[in-house]
Amino acid sequence: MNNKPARTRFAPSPTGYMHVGGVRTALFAWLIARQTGGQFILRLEDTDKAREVAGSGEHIMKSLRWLGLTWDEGPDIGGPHGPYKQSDRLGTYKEWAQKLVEKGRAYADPYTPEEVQAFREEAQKNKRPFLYRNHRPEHPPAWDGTKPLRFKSDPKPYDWHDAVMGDLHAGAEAIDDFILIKSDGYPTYNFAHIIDDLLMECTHVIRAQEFIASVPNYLNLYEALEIDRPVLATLPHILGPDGNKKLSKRDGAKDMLDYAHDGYLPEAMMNFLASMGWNDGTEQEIFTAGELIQKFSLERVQKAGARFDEQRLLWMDGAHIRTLSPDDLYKRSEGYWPDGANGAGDDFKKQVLGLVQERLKYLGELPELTDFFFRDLPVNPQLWQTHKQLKKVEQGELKQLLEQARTTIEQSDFTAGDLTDRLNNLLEATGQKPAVLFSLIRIATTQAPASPGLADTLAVLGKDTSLRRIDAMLSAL
RNA sequence: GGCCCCGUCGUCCAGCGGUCAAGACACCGGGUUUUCAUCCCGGCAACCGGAGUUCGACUCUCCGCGGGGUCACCA
Repeated sequence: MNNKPARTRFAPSPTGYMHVGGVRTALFAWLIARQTGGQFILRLEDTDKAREVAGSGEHIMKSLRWLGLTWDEGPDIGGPHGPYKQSDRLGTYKEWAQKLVEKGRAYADPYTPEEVQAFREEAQKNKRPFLYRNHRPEHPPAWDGTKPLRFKSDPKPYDWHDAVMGDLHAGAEAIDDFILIKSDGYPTYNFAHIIDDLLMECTHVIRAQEFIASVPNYLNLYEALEIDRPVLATLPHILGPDGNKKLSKRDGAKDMLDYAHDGYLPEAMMNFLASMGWNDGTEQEIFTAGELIQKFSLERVQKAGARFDEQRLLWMDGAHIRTLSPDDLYKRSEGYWPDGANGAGDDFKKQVLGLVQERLKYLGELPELTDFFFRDLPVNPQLWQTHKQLKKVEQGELKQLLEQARTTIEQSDFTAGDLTDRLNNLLEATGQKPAVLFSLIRIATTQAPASPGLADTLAVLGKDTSLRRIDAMLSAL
C-alpha cells in the first residue's frame, strides 16, 4: 500500500538521551518514509538553551544509527532545506514572525513574566484553565525583540483528522495567544516546528500524544499563515513497566544506547518497538525491518498507550538471535566475550557460539554462558552437593563413577557422535540414571550450573581439557 | 477543575453486529533419553459498569467509572 513519497521527520530536542518512547516515534516516521520511497529528515530542535545538554545531539544520532534509522537530510549531512538545527535558523523564524506582525496576527507581550504568572495563578485558583487571550492588551507596544511575540489567535472550534487517533474535535477554548518568539530571540517549539515543517516540505507530522492538546493552536496558526497543513499523526505514549504514567527518564527509563551496549540486536529492538502499538492483524510476531517497512501503517496503530515489558523484549531478542547465521552472530559477538576468550581462535569461538546460540537472550549473557569454555573454573563442591540427584549419591560412589567416566571418555576420538555412543554405553554398563551420570560429568568438566548438551560440550572442550578437569574434580572428591 | 484522548487475559495485542473471544510474552504442567535453554504439546487467564439501539452486542449510542495528556518565554 505505497502512497506518494512521504517526507517525514524526527525532531528531538538535544536535552539528553533517548528512551524507547522517543525512539519509537522516530521509527514510525522512518517506516513511513521508507515505505513510500520518500525522505526521512532529522531536525534538532535546540531552542531551549537552558535545557540543552552538551553532546546529546550526537548521542541521539548515535542511537538512531544503531537502530538503523538512517536519515536523508539532517544536521550532520545537510540537505536541500537546511540548516537542520533550529538555532541556525533564527533569521527564518524572525522573517515569518514579521509576516504575522504585518498581518496583524502577532503582537508583543507587554507583561512581565510575573504579571503573566499572576494571571495564571488567578485562573488556577478559580479552577479555570489559563487563557492568556483573556488578558490580551488593547494597544500592545511595537515588537522590538526584547518582549515575547505572541500569536493573535482567532479562537474557534475545529474538527480535524488524525491518521492514528481518527476524527478529533476541540472547542474554541483550546485556542490561545501562545508565544511565537521568546524574549531571548529563540522561537518556541509551537512556532518553529510549523515553519520548519513547511519549509522542509514535510508531508507528515508524527509525534507523541502530549502535543494533541496544542493541535487546535497549530491549526489556527496554519490558517493565519495561509499554508496547508501536513498529515497529523499522534502516537499514544509508551507507559512505564509498573505504572500507567508515560515512560520517562525519571522513572528509570533506559537510554536506548544502554540496550546497544548490553548486546541487544538492533533489529530485535526495532521489532519490539514496532510491536508496541502496532501489529499487522495477523499472528506474526517476528518481523524483519523490510517486513516492517512493507507492512506498517499508521491506521493500524493502537490508540491506547502500551506498557513497556522488558521480558517481551528479552524474548524477542533471543528469537532474533536464533535467526542469525553463525557467521553473522560471530561478527556481532565481538566485544561481548569473557576475558578468557582473548587468546582463543575464531574457529573455537564459532563452535562455542554454535552451542549457545539457542540459549542466548542477548549478547551480554555471553560471558556467563561461555566462561568455562575458555578457562578452568575452580572446582565447586556446591554444584554436586546441592544437585537434586547427585546429593543423594554417596561421595565415594560419585568418585567411582567419575573414574569410570574418565576411562570411557579417554578412549573417545572426541567427535560428538562417538562421545554420545560411549556415554550411552557407559550408562548401560553402570546401570545409572542419566540424571546422575551425565550431571556428574557435566559438572566435572564445566564446573558451571548450566551448559549446552554434554556430548557437544565435551567435543568442543577437547580431550585434554575434559580429562584435566575430571582429574581436578576427582582429587576433590 | 476545564478541555481532549483512551479502556479486551498480569503484559503486548486480534476482533471491526452473530466467534467455543484468537495469538504472543510471562507463569504452570508434560515431552524432546543429564542441567539450563531451544523446540513441541497442554493449561491458567480478558471484553470497566449501567442503560439504550438491535432478532442479536466486545463491537453502535448515551451516562457513569477508571487511566492518561494538556492548560510554560519545555519540547
